[in-house]
Amino acid sequence: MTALTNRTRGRRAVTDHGSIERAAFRLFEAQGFDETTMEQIAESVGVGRRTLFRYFPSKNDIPWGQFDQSLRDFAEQLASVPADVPVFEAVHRCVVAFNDYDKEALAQHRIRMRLILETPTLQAHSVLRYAAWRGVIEDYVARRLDLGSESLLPRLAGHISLALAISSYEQWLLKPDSDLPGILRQELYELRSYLQ
Amino acid sequence: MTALTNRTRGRRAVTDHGSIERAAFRLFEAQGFDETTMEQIAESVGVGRRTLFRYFPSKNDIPWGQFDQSLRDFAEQLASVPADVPVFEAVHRCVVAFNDYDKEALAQHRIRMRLILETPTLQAHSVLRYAAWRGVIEDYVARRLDLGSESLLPRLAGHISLALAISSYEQWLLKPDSDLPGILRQELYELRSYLQ
DNA sequence: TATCTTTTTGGCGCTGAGTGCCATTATTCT
DNA sequence: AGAATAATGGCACTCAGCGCCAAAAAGATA
Repeated sequence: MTALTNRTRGRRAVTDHGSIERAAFRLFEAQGFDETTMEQIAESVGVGRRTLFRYFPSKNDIPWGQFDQSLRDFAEQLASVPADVPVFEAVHRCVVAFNDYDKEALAQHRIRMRLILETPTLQAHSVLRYAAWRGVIEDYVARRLDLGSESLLPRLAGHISLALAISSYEQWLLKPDSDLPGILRQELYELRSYLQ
Repeated sequence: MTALTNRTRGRRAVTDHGSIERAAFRLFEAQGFDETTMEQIAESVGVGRRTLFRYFPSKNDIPWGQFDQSLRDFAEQLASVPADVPVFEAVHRCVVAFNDYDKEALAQHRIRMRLILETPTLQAHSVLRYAAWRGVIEDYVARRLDLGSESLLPRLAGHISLALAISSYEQWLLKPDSDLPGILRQELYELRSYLQ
């Protein structure tokens, strides 16, 4: 399905992240995450168990797929916001854009996020991914406001954006036809009135 | 150190949660959390490895000690706030009270929270504990505002309080002599101005 | 005192994630 | 053809966690 082109030396890779991800998701949906072993995924991909661990550092990382790449895009998006947009507004705008998927991608995204947010093992592991995401926001806020790394506000901004995002995702997963960017905006509105 | 009184039938317990916790913390501080095995803790307590798992469901649960009890207290505190106090104010007040320790307890609390917040393995596991804590807030907010379980606001309130709390803990751990309740209040103030 | 009942203990053996080591295999370069 | 390079995957290991069960230790009863 995916081209395994490799124009350098050495043996060609037998698989790729995408193939592993697809095979794994098939098993996760059929049997559940905890009930699926790396052995089974390896067999399904047609590869050794040992090889799987060269593509993904852990079983918990498989559902996150290409998140690192998305993070780089997120950081770029932030960097490109005009300096006259208020900091909070800039962050919010990019968070909304970060979670705006087109229709086909949306179905897959829903499956992915349901798995991540409804499997306790993955909920736990996700903190480490969330930390990286918060880090992007912290860096941006600190840069924009010219604050040091021990400052309170950038970290707070990261935590608050994450709280809004997760809360929105929970809501989105509850309602099959709801619109994620819309929920994000609504949550922000609710937060403002909740705090008076 | 702790009385192992047991006035019912059967064999007396050889240990208790407190003893295990103390032995474990000694090892965690000396060697680090990930480098300490359940085998070593068992040996240090003078008990079989299998027995440890009867007192704590997992190694990750040891640093959390008596958290379940604290949660019950937290819920009671919330329930006892007069109904004329605004919901958000009530939550905030109880969160501050929940994190107000006296001087001796504070030193131990600092060690505990440093371990939990600075060990990636524990950061991850903690989500499950945080979820229970958020649940208490969700229930309270939903009850006060007479909202159903699918409502947006109670969940959002839980996430936001957690974000404020964790952000405050991070700040508290950075400054050796800072005052946790004070930081919590300051974070709230900052949040309000950040959102305009 | 001897036996019964209840409760905790802890040993044994298993599964499954994750890791270090290294020989094997596939591929390009000279 | 042979050297260099890179991916594979088998092997053996550590450790968390769990089900099972026999042994130990205590009070209760006769």
